[in-house]
Amino acid sequence: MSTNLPSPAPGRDPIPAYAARLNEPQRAAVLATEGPVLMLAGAGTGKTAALTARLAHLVATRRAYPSQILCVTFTNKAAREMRERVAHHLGPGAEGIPWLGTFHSICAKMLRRHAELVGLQHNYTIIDTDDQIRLLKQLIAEAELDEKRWPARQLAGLIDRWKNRGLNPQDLDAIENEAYANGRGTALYARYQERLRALNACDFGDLLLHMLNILRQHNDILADYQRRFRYIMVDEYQDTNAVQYLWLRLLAQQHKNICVVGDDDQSIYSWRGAEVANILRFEKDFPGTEVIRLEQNYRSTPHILGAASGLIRANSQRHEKTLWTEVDGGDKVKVIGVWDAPEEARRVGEAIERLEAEGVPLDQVAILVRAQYQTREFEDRFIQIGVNYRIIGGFRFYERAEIRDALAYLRLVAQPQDDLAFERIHNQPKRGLGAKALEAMHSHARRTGLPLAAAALQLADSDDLPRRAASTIGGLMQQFLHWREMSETFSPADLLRLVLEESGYSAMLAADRSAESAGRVENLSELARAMEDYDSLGDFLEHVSLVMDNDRASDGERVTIMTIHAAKGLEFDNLFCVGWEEGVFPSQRAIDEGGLASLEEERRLAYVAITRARRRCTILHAANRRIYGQWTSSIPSRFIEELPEEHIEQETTLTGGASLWRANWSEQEDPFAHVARDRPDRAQQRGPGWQRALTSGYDTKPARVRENTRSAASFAAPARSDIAIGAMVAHDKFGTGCVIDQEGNKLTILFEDAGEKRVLDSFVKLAG
DNA sequence: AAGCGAAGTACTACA
DNA sequence: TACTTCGCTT
Repeated sequence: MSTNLPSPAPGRDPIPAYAARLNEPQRAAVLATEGPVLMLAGAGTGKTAALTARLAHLVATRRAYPSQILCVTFTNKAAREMRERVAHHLGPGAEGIPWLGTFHSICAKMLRRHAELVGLQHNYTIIDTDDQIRLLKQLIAEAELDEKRWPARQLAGLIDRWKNRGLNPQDLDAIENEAYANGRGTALYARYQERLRALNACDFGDLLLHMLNILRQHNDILADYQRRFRYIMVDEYQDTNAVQYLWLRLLAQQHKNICVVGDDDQSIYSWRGAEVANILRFEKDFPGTEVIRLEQNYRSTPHILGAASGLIRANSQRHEKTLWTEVDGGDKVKVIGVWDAPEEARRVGEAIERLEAEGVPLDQVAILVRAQYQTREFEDRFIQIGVNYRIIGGFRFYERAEIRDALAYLRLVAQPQDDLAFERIHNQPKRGLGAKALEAMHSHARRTGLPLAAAALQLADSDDLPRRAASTIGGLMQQFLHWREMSETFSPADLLRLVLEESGYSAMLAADRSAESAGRVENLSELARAMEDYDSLGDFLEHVSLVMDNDRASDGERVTIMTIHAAKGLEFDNLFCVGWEEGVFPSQRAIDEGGLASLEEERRLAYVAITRARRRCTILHAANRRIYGQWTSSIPSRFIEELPEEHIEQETTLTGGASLWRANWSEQEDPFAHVARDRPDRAQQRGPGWQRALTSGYDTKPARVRENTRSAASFAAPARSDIAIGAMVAHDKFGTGCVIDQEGNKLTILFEDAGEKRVLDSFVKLAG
């Protein structure tokens, strides 16, 4: 494609190359450069094309220098894609866009300049969730709280949420304060921030919150950035949280040239702080907003689009959009009911083998699951039948233990105050510095106010430690001094190799004969390779914590298995949506807690799932599934019922042929009433939600469906022969009670003290 | 100091 | 079921 700047064409407005293939609304979005713009872009409507063309347009028409444009995305992948496409539009000579990136990487860059204003040094460390938890555990212990009762994870979650909402410790009200350990949340949050400052570190949430605080408190700095950013663009605006919103709003106040793009129907991250309200009220925040709707879909066939649109129509709170397509033809969305999860995997496997035989490349096939645990069934099956697959998600490269160990060494070289790094590697590889030695270093550090490493150095020269430990510590600290010296001249990659060698880490892996150790060695050399691109250790460390993602280029043709969340923004010719059952999708949590709002978010998730499909979409549901080792029987997802009849084609392998499920349901006024509503007689019942749904389902489901669930019960572990209805039994927690019902190995027991419970028979013994 | 057994717990995930 | 984490033992 030509990359010319717009050339003056007599008579008509010239259409530059980057806008040539856009439709009307897309072009309008490109040309609407001045003032606030809200781009409502439905699934598959080419919003990235519009956004990148707009960016290219701003630069090509010299409305702004690249350095005067702020362009924010949520993921590195999106940022990378945008950067590449803009470069393509503008040609090889053009400079990059320096302020194009994720919220976090842009804030990290800003914060390096202003770190001292929040009590940090410019070379601060960015800690990840793992470090965060370890630090909080220490603080919880320090506060003499029982970590069992008040888990660090919970506090970490709260602090994250506070930061997402832009709340500093002093901003918390009494109600927030009550949320953890009977009113000790605020103090712990404050203490955590204090510790981070002492470590010269911040967590992900801080990157944004610190910058927001700085912009709020320093008018000169704010004015500077406001002046600089003549144009602001934000991708996936429906996913912004409160801090991001406040930060953007501040920066946009000078020029008010802010263009946000999003789709409220694809808002699926409220649980991590995203506020759909941001996109719903944008027009109020920025009066005079031009609203542009992208509704022409270039991705899917009419049936797929029709099924998805019909489904999302069941939601109440949304910007109405009508997606349409010029494409016609294509198959209906296929809905298949099967007996159990293994059969589901078998069916999908067979379908994929057929596609393969037709010559469909496997990278155009994907399986979308609601939760990670569902991937296993497919993995097992695909190994068995020899289908190439890859699972997205799970562990990331830099979350692996050996990578984190290596990084901890490097962090400590770069930043001697990094106690968390020190704790991680002080005895890794084993050098005989155990809990006792660490405790001694800790207490000395506390006494003197020094970082751990510095305290360790002092202790090594004192008589407060056993001679052996002291000399080990002394030697280790000596090594760090040496490495720090070497870091001046060595490249980061060479430094890593040196450290791994001299610390004994490599030797430790070499001595390890376990199956994983070879992979670990390989991962570390890959880390070193990745470091070759950097000439400063600091740059690399920031990159690794902020930018390194694990979607490596797919090596060869493979079926992709992933969660729906991970699939957002992607598209596939052939799509399998599996596990569409009540309790799985929508998830039991969404049914039990969070009410209508979380159910609507699940529905948006279903919408996102279907709209990933280009040509063919198959939805499956199983009558029986093992979840956490328990056989569970389930009914098809309500979302299946909500798909418009004319766009789907049903099939079931269960007795009775077609539409067994559907026929049964149509007879009921509200087939989900028993699941969705909290019935008073069950309100007291404890235990996992799915079990509750199952129990209450028994007496309300139509006869034929009930038969299936009955068989499912007998499918479960065999019942104990020594227990019958009426038997008196004893349970460790609930005391003694009388068995009033028995289904397979599940007993319903009326306990003398605890009331009615459902328990597995393996947990009780006959009462003597 | 390290290994083992028991117990608790589990969705989704971006930096 | 399967994994992690903790605490106790040796």
